Formats: sequence, C-alpha cells, structure tokens
Amino acid sequence: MEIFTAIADPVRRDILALLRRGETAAGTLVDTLALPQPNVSKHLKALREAGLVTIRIDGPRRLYSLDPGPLAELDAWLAPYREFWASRLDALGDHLDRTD
Amino acid sequence: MEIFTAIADPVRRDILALLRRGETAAGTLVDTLALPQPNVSKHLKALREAGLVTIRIDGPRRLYSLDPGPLAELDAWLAPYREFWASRLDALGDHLDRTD
DNA sequence: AAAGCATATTCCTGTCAATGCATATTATTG
DNA sequence: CAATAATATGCATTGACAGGAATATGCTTT
Repeated sequence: MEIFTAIADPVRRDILALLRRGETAAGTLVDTLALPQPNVSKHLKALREAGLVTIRIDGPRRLYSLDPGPLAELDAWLAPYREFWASRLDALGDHLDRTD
Repeated sequence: MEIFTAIADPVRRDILALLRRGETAAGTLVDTLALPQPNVSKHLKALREAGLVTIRIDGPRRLYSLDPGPLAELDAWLAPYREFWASRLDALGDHLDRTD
C-alpha cells in the first residue's frame, strides 16, 4: 500500500500516533484502540507494506516500531506547497485589491 | 471529502501540482492531464469539497486556484513525526549496538 | 505432545470511490 | 433564439478496501 493511501485511514493514523511513544506490542495496540484483534492486525499489515512500521519479533509477540521514512517522503511532497500558505495572506490582499 | 482522502488519489495530486503554477481553467487542466473532461471535473469537485481549491468564474470558464489551508493541516499533523526522522540514524546506531 | 496465548490469515459482505459514457447546465456568439 | 463552447452532473459498472467471524500459525509452558 502506498503512503498516501496508508495514512488516509483514521485507525492507521491512530496506530502511528501510538507508536510515537515507542516500540509497542500488537496486543497493546489492540487493547489501547479497543478494536478487534484481526482488524488491528490487518491495519498493521498495511502499515508494514507502506514501510511505515517495522516488526521486531520477541517470542510470540510482534513489537512494532514507527519507521518515519515514508513520512519524510510525505514531508518532501508537501514542501513545494509551503510557500503557498506562507503567502496566503498576501494573495488574499491582492485578491481584495482586484475585486473592488 | 477529507484532506487525507483527497490527496490519496494520484490524479488529484497531479491537479494540485499543476495549480502551483497559478490559477488555471478547468479546460487547461483537462488538456494537460489528457484525461476525460468529466473525470477531471469530478476530481475538481472533490478538491473543492476538501477545501483544497477555490473557483473563480470567468464567463463560461471556471478558474481554479490552490487553497493551501488544508495542506497546512497536513503539515501540522506531520509535525510530531518530524523529530523521528531527525533521530533516525541515531536510532539505527542504537539498534546496531543492541543487536550485536 | 498437549494446551494456551499472541498474532496473522482467510472468507465473506457491505460500502465507497474511480471511471466511462451520456446528458444537462450555463454562457457566449451570431 | 439557435448554435456552440466550457463545464458539471447522472447513471452504471468495476475495483479497492474496511469490518466481522472463524480459523490458522507459531511460540511457550507443562
């Protein structure tokens, strides 16, 4: 799954936010999110395929960590747009000048 | 449509990129993207509903402009993750230390 | 080896969104 | 007002994805 699609789902965004706290077992995520285990497991799979999380196996547990790489790509995608909201008030001023 | 869903579609991302050049007529977008006109029109509607573009009517033409407001929201969402890719190499170092 | 816990996978179903095609709407020009 | 250009909307089809329920896999303990 692609990064843009991966973060389009609110549950997956919740998972990413939880993982900011640090490496977390799948079961802990299930408990915290209060969602069915298969549901969470599938979202984790999607995040894995998007490269947003990594697994470390610890016995029967899967410990998930945030991999910010794809988010850095998103940040890069966003970069060319930054100047636009910096200049937004200016543009508004121009618009008002033109329309009256 | 929500911002995350809006930018999940590659055609809509293309449209946003084109609009960085400035206010553009719908027909110009159709020509540039080489996609069927109704297709582009529907994506423009989605972008409108997400607040990512604004219309200015000029006779029979609809001139579309980028509205970066929602992208600023995306930027804000991304903010808490920034430190993660800043510290990524450090984390890799720690990991290597631990795993050998 | 059996039982139990943690997690993943499969199957099914409903929903949403993307596309193609046809048609409607609105504005301009003659 | 007819004709045409620019754009939007409606409808039908298809495909992707989320959710639920059941089951499979793998590790651990006894």
